[in-house]
Amino acid sequence: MAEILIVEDDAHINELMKRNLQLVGHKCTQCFDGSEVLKTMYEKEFDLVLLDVMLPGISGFDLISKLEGTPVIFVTAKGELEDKLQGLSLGAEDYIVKPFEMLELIARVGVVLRRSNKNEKLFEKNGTVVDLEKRTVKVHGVDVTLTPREFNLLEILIENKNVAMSREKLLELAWGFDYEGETKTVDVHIQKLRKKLGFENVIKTVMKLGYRLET
Amino acid sequence: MAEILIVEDDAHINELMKRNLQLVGHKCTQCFDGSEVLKTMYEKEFDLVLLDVMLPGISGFDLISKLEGTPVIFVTAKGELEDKLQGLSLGAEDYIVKPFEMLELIARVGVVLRRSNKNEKLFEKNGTVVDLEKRTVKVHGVDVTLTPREFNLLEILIENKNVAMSREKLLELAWGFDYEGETKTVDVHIQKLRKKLGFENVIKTVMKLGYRLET
DNA sequence: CCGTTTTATTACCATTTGATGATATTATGC
DNA sequence: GCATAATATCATCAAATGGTAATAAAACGG
Repeated sequence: MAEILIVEDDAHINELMKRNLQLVGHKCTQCFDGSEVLKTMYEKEFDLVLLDVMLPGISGFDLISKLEGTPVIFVTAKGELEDKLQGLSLGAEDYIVKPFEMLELIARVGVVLRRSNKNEKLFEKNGTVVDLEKRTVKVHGVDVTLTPREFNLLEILIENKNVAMSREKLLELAWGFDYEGETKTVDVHIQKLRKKLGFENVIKTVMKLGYRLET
Repeated sequence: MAEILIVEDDAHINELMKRNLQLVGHKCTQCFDGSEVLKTMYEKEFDLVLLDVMLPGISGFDLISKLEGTPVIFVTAKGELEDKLQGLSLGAEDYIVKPFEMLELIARVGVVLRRSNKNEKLFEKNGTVVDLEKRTVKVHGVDVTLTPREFNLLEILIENKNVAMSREKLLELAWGFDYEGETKTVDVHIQKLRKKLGFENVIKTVMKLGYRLET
């Protein structure tokens, strides 16, 4: 089903979670302190992280910001309202307080996984269909080839649809570097996307700033 | 921010939820029994439904299957494990047990909305809607284009709503720290905003000082 | 190593923009 | 009500901006 990383210093609870999640078909990897987490996640991609808050070395609250992209459920004994609020506002998908029923954990894990699977891998607009998983594009049923850069840029725009994105941000996210000074690189690629996808009125120019893809 | 439908037969709790959610900027519609729900949802689109389970007439568990597409959070006194499991497996995004803290409800609502990208930063006044993320403005439903400077200035005014801002301060914040120019420039741009947004009585002149945007 | 595709850069042009000065209007204190 | 100061409005023009096509450079594949 899914690749799940369990981060929990209590070996007994960690093992218990692992066994129960495996029973319903998930693959689990265990971490017993915070320092291993980043290395483990670098080696393997996970669909979900179950994260304890009070870990030896580093707090789960500090860790979450470095887990960019991967959904997190906090599983912790810290049941105070304030802790919950902090955890949820830091971007966690759920917050489960110990002690908890294994069945509820499994159910809540299921909700998060369901959500990220359902998270449309298709983007459709004006007869143009973008499949982010297959990395293909069809315009009125006809296959259109995008170059890697073009697709990267499109992907970033789709992930941030309806948000005005600065050229700097786009460079950073789609190219992967910070650029100092002027460049028209983004502009030119935007034009290519517009032309290829018929997105002249879908990718809007935001003067003095950048661009915005509208749904 | 988001359109939320509250389905809860206890008028007191319903009202309490509504008031708290409105405080953080959501728009709420209330239903007090199950029979109204479908009709209400037919008339209006919602970003989220808060659904009680034990309702007069119909169970929330039966209702959820007809709400296809709209995310649901169950809010109920039925705190048994079995109920939670049923609720979550029926497709709910979350399951909150009464009695609950309003702040936790708000946080969990935020998590669901964050997922569906409905956490827009909107400023609304007199039928003029400013979307700070999209960098767009609608006046009575009609798109209005602001120039970069105009939008910057508007953004600063919104961030400092109800505060009298001196021309110097506005120049510094909307034009840039080291901008050298006349304060009269601010005046001209304020006029343009007033005219374009119908904010003649929203952006007030503070004599001898500057301007103030009133909510 | 070479031809091809992809990506970055550059120069040019039409358009938008915004600062400013001139002028009209409104507000304020007496 | 008047004189004066403050603010609003308008027109203008230089500068900035984004679109475009052409060109240069780099990456890729065999």
